[in-house]
Amino acid sequence: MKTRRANSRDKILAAAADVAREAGPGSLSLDAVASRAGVSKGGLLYNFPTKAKLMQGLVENYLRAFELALESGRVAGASGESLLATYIRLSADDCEEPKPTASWMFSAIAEDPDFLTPIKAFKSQLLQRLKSETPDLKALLVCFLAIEGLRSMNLFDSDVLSADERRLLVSALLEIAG
Amino acid sequence: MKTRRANSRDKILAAAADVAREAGPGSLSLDAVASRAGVSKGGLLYNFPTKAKLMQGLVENYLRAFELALESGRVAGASGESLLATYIRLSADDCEEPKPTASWMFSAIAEDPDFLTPIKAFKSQLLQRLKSETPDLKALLVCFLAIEGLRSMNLFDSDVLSADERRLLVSALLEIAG
DNA sequence: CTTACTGTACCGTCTGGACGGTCTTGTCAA
DNA sequence: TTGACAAGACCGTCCAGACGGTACAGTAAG
Repeated sequence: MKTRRANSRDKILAAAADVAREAGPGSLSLDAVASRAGVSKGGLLYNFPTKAKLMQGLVENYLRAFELALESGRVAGASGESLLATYIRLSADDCEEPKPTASWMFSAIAEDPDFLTPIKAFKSQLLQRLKSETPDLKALLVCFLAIEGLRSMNLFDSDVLSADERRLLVSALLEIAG
Repeated sequence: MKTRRANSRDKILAAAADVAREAGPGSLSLDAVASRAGVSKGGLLYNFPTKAKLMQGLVENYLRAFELALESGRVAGASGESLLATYIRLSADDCEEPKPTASWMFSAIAEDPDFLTPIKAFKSQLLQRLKSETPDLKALLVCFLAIEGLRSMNLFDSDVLSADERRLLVSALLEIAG
């Protein structure tokens, strides 16, 4: 890409996610991120000229990672597996971890709700793709929304479901998805 | 309750929700809420001594309203309707409105993620109740999570689903719920 | 006299961001 | 090979503004 030395950008992005998760989304200040990343505030501002740019970087990073995971999940999955099934599997794995990985999203929303726009667009596009590949729209909607629910629970750190229940749900969804 | 004059408390709560929705969850300051509620800052601090108390009030208000709606929904619904079906209907109605009514939740999370605890507890309890009344656990989980997904979409102001699709989803869920 | 405020002035803290300086690395002419 | 210099990457400090919260004097209703 661009950076020649150690990649500060990624360190900063990771640090921001850590801070949001551990200190709470309201405590995601530039100072906190900089010190967590082992970088001075000046250095942080060099990589991300404004806080908004930092948030944007977080969002883009997130979307890119998800896209990549979806692609490589398609390859790794059983051949003939539908995209919907891959998506279900992948999301279930994501939600396996007890701690939410995307608390920073709340910080972004607080900063400016428009940061959600790319995420909405991504989801919209994904649903579109799924629709074109899935014959049963009803089943698709149910699965898609249920996964959305699972993701939101993970995001909110809601341990309402037990691990067993989560597994049961996923198997039920895969069954519905066909 | 306690208040004798015009109920400032409710006005303030409503104003806080409005500010969060219109100006963004990050702009929920005491000053903004006070001026929106047509109340002086002193008056606001009289009703809610700290910002945290305000958030708590918002959460409690929300939960109380939901509980009430669920109860009156049980009465209003077709006799013999299961609790799960009532919950689905109710949530679908909630999500009919295009604009999210609970943006303040993001402010609360930013303030302190622990404000979610009562909400988590409420949901946990609701699921427990549903489990004891629903024979098919699989179906219950699918429906519960799908509704959760629908709610989260509404919260995030995600118009990924069209109105038709939403209706189709709800009818599918009611079918699954039996 | 108490309750339920209003209105204003004020304080300490925190935060985003601007700014100027510094160290390192790559380039290129002599 | 070397020395000059430009650009890139980062440091550390400072500041204006916003925010939560306090204090207090006043007042209208019951």
